Amino acid sequence: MGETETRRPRGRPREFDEETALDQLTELFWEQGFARTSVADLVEATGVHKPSLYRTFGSKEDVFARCLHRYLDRRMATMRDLIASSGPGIEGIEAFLDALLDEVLSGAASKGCLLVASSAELRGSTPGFEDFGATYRAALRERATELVAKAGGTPAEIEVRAGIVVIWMLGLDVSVRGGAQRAEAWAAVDALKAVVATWA
Amino acid sequence: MGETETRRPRGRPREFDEETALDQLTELFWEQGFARTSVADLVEATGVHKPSLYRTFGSKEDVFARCLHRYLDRRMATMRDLIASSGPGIEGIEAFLDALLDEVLSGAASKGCLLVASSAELRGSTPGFEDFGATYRAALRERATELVAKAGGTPAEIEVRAGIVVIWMLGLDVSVRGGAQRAEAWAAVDALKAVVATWA
DNA sequence: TAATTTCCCTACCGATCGGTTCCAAAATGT
DNA sequence: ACATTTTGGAACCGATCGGTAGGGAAATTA
Repeated sequence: MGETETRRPRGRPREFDEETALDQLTELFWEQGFARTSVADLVEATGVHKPSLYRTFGSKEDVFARCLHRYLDRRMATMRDLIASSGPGIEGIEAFLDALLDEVLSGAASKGCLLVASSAELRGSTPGFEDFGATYRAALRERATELVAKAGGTPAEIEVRAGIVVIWMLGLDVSVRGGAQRAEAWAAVDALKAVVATWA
Repeated sequence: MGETETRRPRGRPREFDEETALDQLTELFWEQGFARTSVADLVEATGVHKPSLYRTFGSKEDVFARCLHRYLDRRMATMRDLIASSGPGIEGIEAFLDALLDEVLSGAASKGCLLVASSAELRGSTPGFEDFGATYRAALRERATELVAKAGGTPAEIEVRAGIVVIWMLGLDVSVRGGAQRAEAWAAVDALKAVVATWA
């Protein structure tokens, strides 16, 4: 390993932590969406004043894009871990679904998936955002394929089963984002489990 | 039947058609979302000037709410017709899915479902919008229940199957909204058909 | 200590936001 | 013809939008 501690830069060090600020910015965009969130909101949430924000992250759209990519990477990593740590076979799939819903519903007010919430807003938006929905769905499909492979089956079966899981995940996120409570969300899990049971 | 032709009001008649304007307003909100659409956009799209808009429809949020309810009513009516006109049994369900996707993909740029696109934006929004997501999902569940009943089964089976169809519809709309092309959308239909086949 | 670099932060920019005021024009009933 | 009613349309309102300038404070190297 090289230097874990990067050399301190020349001038006055900044008073805020970049990662912490990104967490707060992501939270805010997640809660309110891009258009409804003003730069003044970003300043209030982070305590970082406007010129510092612009110097560090660029424009409001740049901040948003960065939050989105960061969230995507983290969420995919989380799902990968969840899939790996759930057991094999149908039971492993069911365990993953339980864990996933737990994660989606975590926090006081569950906001669904940031990407799903944003993809509705990103139609024909700024360059750099057009592919975002497709990127997200492709990543989701990779995870879904890993997941359904636990149940075995032919490659063709795995592909079509991954398809239903992807759509299901997107639908679940919309439901939760749209205000679905625990009971409704769990019913959705049960509905998919009924499908999964036919893969034995 | 009473008078089909309402008596002409006292003053100067308006130069725009209210229903036509609502169509154009809905289209605009559908395309851009609520927050990204300015009142100036509404004026430009309809040709109706601001004071006339406000006098006729009230505030921007009032216009949006009206568009949403109108869209919901119409979409549910369309789905009801589609379900009724598709045949009985599993084949009827499959025929409906084909017809539904045709409708969702119709038009040059498919925008998914307006309600799905909006529900992401409506979190904690103005009073009158909080229940909208739940209202929509409930209406969708009624349609889904009618649909899956075609395959028979116990009440418990019908309920859980309707659940998977609702989630699937929401997920499909998100996909299409997020830029999914015809092939990806049809793959989603095939994925659900594979599930429906197990209901025989 | 002196020179330099970077940061924090107030104040400000033009543009646009949602919404209103006001008046002439156009239709009505009497 | 006349008074009444409601329209269309431009001009205007304060507030807020995203983004920037410039000056003082704090840390660096020399």
